[in-house]
Parts: sequence; structure tokens; C-alpha cells
Amino acid sequence: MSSHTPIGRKVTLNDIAAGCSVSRATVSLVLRGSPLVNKHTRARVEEELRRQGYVYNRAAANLRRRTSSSIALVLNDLTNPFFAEFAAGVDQTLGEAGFVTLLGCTSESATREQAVLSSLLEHGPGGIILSPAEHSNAHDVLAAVGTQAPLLLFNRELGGTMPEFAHWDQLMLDNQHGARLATEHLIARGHRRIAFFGGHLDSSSCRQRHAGYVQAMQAARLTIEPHWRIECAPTRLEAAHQTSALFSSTPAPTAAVCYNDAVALGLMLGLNQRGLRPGKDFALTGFDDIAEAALGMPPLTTLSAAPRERGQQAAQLILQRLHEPQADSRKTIASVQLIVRESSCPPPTT
Amino acid sequence: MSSHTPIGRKVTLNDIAAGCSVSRATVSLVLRGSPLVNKHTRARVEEELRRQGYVYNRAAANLRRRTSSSIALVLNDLTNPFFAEFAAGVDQTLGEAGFVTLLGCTSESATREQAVLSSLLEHGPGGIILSPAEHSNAHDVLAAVGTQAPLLLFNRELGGTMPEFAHWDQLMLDNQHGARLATEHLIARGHRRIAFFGGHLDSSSCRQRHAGYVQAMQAARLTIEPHWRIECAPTRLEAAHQTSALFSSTPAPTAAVCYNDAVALGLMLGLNQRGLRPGKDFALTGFDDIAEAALGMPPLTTLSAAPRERGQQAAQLILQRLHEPQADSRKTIASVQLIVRESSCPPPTT
DNA sequence: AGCTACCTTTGGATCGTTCTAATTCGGTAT
DNA sequence: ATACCGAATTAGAACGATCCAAAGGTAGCT
Repeated sequence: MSSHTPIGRKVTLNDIAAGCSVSRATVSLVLRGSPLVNKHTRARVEEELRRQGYVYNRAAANLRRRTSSSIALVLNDLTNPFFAEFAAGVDQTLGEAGFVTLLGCTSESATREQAVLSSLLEHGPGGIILSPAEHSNAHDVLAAVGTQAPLLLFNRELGGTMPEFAHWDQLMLDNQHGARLATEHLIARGHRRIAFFGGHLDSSSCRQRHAGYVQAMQAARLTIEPHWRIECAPTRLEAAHQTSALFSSTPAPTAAVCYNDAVALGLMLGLNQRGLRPGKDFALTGFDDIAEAALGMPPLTTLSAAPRERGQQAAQLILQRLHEPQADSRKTIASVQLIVRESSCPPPTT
Repeated sequence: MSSHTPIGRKVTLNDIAAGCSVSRATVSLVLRGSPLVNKHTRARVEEELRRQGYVYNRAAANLRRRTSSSIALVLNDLTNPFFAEFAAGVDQTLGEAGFVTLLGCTSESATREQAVLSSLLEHGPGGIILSPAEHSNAHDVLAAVGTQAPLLLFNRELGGTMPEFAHWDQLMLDNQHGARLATEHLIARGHRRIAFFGGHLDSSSCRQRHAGYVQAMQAARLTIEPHWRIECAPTRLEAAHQTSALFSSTPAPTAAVCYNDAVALGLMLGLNQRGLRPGKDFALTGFDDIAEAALGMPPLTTLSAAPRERGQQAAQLILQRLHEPQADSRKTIASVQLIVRESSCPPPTT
């Protein structure tokens, strides 16, 4: 309770050097485990380090060496479990490599993204991992980041044209292949009339997933009715509302590939309201494998992007880039995995 | 695609100074908006700053001024939506104050906590917000942190005795009051036989919540059967398994105050398996208000700690502490709010 | 002794900023 | 002339580390 702890003046190399009468340079060598220093003096110095409770000042070292030991992680939505898990993965791998994570949240606002990016840049991160906000565009990002630090784009493409000389790396999910897997799975279960449900046309991920669906359908020589593509905002509520659109014509589809888990859960709600039992009378799949997917009624067949692993991968990619700054920029597409649960039943036998 | 972008050498004050033939000092004054500089030269300098694309090197400034512009945020589990939301709140408020968040995840390991803390300390944060790992203890934390930076404990108490001279601030949730509110609510709905379900005895939050439950029961002069306190790990699965313990004696309780939402959701599962409809035949409450709580079958009555607001509050507390390092350490207890949903029905009328 | 070689240690400059104590300069009072 | 003023600018030493070139010491060999 006492308020009388003088905040300890920080111990520096000079204090240690003075404390055991060697030079600053020697202490520095000891710290970095150089083989140059005599083991006798090393012991003395190490003892003194302990005694005075020295803590290394990485900022000073970074200044002198013109290096950095931090990576900025800028996320559009930390509240989303997918990104939280991703962040945990990033932080873990960075930590293992001796880097520290500078966090920044943009809350899906391109304006905040600008502010966050330039604020973080002042702290001189060695690189940046950015999951862009909804309407963020390449031009503004370039203006904020410049060539100060390499950038890795995650999860979303940037609006606008990619500037020629900014060689940014990318880590994206294999939306197309994922949707294809889901569709093929439904086909294998015996479905022939399969709809694509939810999402917005102008979102790149939705277009990609739809393309995967089309691919699978065509490969199986199944016809795609145009009114089987139903657009809606990727929320539970909207999806529930749009359920009826699925049954506006006969014969109605017996299954749907949904844009994501939220939409799929909404569709389940809508089906229940129509007296149809999802996973019994109608099959459906999601995308993302959010926590609720496994717990739904019924549990949802979906695609997992393994967000934690993606975080680790992102960290590795940016660290690699630090290691060879001049290498060609690369675009990595992470595969997604089909998680089969009960929602993807065979079609009713009637 | 070209690999030929030389990473731009960083522009410094010297470059700007040379570029418009003033001294480094003047440029520095301009940057910090000092009234000393003539507005004509200010304009010239600002033009040059833009022209060369200068970015401020806060690390260098911090070194010189012996200040810091970062706060370390060390969390036991970023994967938990509660902490993710908390982190978002912290980052937001810190950002607004011109600080940057250094993230560190410990994954509930006290060993990793040690490593993370000392790694983060080397980056010289101005303060630390720590939500301790499960078995973290005061002694080790003190050893890692020393007096380098003020510490704010969040959410959990540390094991071991609080060292006398380390005046650490605390921000805790009002577990006891929350559990009391939930219990009182069930009593008001007409329940008389109420159990306390889940959690571990050795966790401080569980003890506090149980105390609140006892308080409410005693205030209402209701008897508490000892076998109505059922211990289990705070996971869905464990909770489902322990459900039968509730009904091992007659008359069985008609309601349960659960340690947290995960446990409550597990209990719902267990009830369903016994043919009991939660929210109809048996009432229950949770704690935390995780996202799934609102979407459960039925929606779960629970206590919300408003994690985002707690994050903002934590950030404010640590910033205050930076402002007056010598003030007495304080312990803040954040109130929690009862969210009434359908799971807390009146007892069956039979 | 002188020369080389090796092992260890070190002074001083440096990274990019800020701070302190001048310094410059036109103008005004003495 | 001299002194003094205020406003604007600046040289140079910090901050805490690292790097470089050079120096001190010991040992072996002519």
C-alpha cells in the first residue's frame, strides 16, 4: 500500500561496466554471447548483471543497428474469433522468433486503418501484417506505409489497383477450392439440385466461393438454375429472411452451399420456421468453422481455415520477407479443410 | 512483380534539415508544433517533410526523452472471446492516447508468462496490463517485471503473497455481486431449491461467485444443501457429464447458478439428455455473456462484464498510473450486469 | 631484442531524436 | 557608440546500445 517505491532508475551498460571495471563494449559482448570475451571476465560481468537487475534496452540497440524486433499486426476486427485466433497464432510464432507484436485494430474503418498504420509505423516495425478494413484501398495503404516496411496482406484483397512498385506479399484462403469441396461432398451424398446461398456479389470472397461451387456442379454435369443463387448480407438474420427464396420454384433444391457459417445458421433457423428439419429434410454446408458450428442443431458441415495455423504462417511469411527483402513478392493461398458434420445429410428418399 | 524496389533508406531529421537549410533542432521544433519557430520557416520545413516522405522515429525520441509510448498487454488466452474483446478495448483507448499496444499471449502457461513478460520488458513499455495465467504467482511476476514498469492486474488474483513494495493496481470483476444478482433473480422468479454448479474450488473467481450465491440464499433464508455445490472443470463437456450429480437426491433443485456460460451451456446439454427442457423444466444462469449465450436454446440469462468497456477502463487506469507514478495503488472492482433471457424461467408449477 | 601472432579489451564515433545553453540579428533605449 | 531586448535559430551534448579500428598483453620464434 505504501506509495514510496521510487521507480528504479534504469540500469544501463555503463552501470554494469563501472560496477565491475570493464568497458561498456565488453559488457555488450558478454550480453550477446560473443566468444571473444575471456570466460573469467564473462563470469564477473554476468554476476554484476544479475546483481544490478539489468534489463536489455532493445530499442537502443535497434536504433544503433538499424534493425527492428517488432511486427505490426493490423486487424479489421479482433472481436471476431477467427481473427482473435489468427492473432494468437501470429503472436506465438513471432514470439518464438524473438519478435514482439504491435497490435492495431481498425474496426472495419478505412479511416482508422490509415491512422493506425501511420501511428504504428512511427514505432518502426520490421514488417506489417494487414487484414484490410472493408473499403480499404491500395492507394491509401501505400500512402501510409510507403516503403518503410514490407507488408503482408491477409484474407482480403485491397480495393483499387495494386501499385506496381509496392511488392506486397499476400496470404489468402482458398475460397474457391473450399466451396468446391463442399459442393462435391453434397453431390457425393446424392444431391442433384444444389443452391448457392448468401453473400454479396461485390465481395471477392463470395465470388471465389461461388466459382468453386459452379466448378463442382459443372464437373458433375449438373445444371445450375440461376434462381438458385440467392444473395443476402452475411448475417444470420438476413439469411433466415431469404430462406423462402429457395423454395419459390419447383422442383426446389435439396441442399445449399452457404457463403459462410453465419448464413448457414440463419438458413437453419429459416428452415425450422418452414417446418423443415436441417440435416434431415434439407442439407447445407457453411464456411469458416466458427465455434458455434460444431454446436448447432444439427452440427454444421463446414470449411475450416485453421486460423491459428494461418497466423503462424503469416508470421513465418513476414519473417522470411525480412530475411530476404529483395525476393520476388509471393502470393500464398492457404488450403481449407472440409469438416463433415451432420448438417450435410443425403437427400430425403421420398 | 518486380523485385527491384530498394527498401528506401529512412529519411531523418538531418535529411529534412539539409533539404531546406535549417538546423536539425528547428525541424524538431516544427515537428512538435513549438510556437518558437517563425511561421515562414515552419511552412518551408513542413513542405520538405511532405516532399521527402518523412516518418517520425518514436523509438529514437523515446530513448532521448526517457519516455515510452507503448503498453504491454499480456493475456492468458486471446482465443477466448472475452479477452479478445477486452484487448480490442485496450487497444482502442491506448491508440487514442497515442500509445501502441505490445501484445503477448501466455496460453495459460506460467512459464510462457515469464518469458513473454521479460521479452516485452526489453522493449521498454511504459506499463503492463496483465491477466495472469492459471498458476502464475506474485513472486515470479515480480522477478520478471521488477520495478521497470507499473503493472495492472486484470481479472485474476496472483497466487502467493503480494509483495509489500510492489504497488500493483488491480482491476477485477465483481464476481460476488454478480452471482448474488443471478441468485436473487432466480429466487424472485419463485425458485427455492437452487444449486451452484461448476467451477473449481481453488479458483478465486469461483470462490467469489459461490460467496455471492450463498449471500443471496441466506438473505432469503433459504437452506443450502451441501450436495448442491457441484464442482467441475469450466468446460462444456465436463459440465454435461456432471449433470446427473444435480439429481442424485430428492427433492432435486429446480434451478442452478452456473459458474460461467460454458458450464451453463454444458448443463443445458446434460439436461436435454435427461429429457429435461432447460428454460422450461429447469432454470439456469451463466456468467460472462459470451456470444453464444444469446443464441443458445434457450437464450441464456447471464452476467455481462462488458469486456470491451473493461479494456478501455484498464487502459485508462494504466495511463493514469503513468501520469502519477507515486500515487497509492488502487484496486478497482468493475460491476457486472444481469442480462435476463429465457433460460431463467419460473419453476414448473407441478 | 625484435618480430609476428593471437587473444582480449577498449575508446570513440554512431544511430535519430531532444534538450540546454548559446548565438544571431534587427531594433530600441541609453 | 554601447547595452540590452526579444524573437528565431542553432551547435553540441546527451539517451543506451553497437561497431570499428586500434591497443595491450602474452607467447613463441628467430
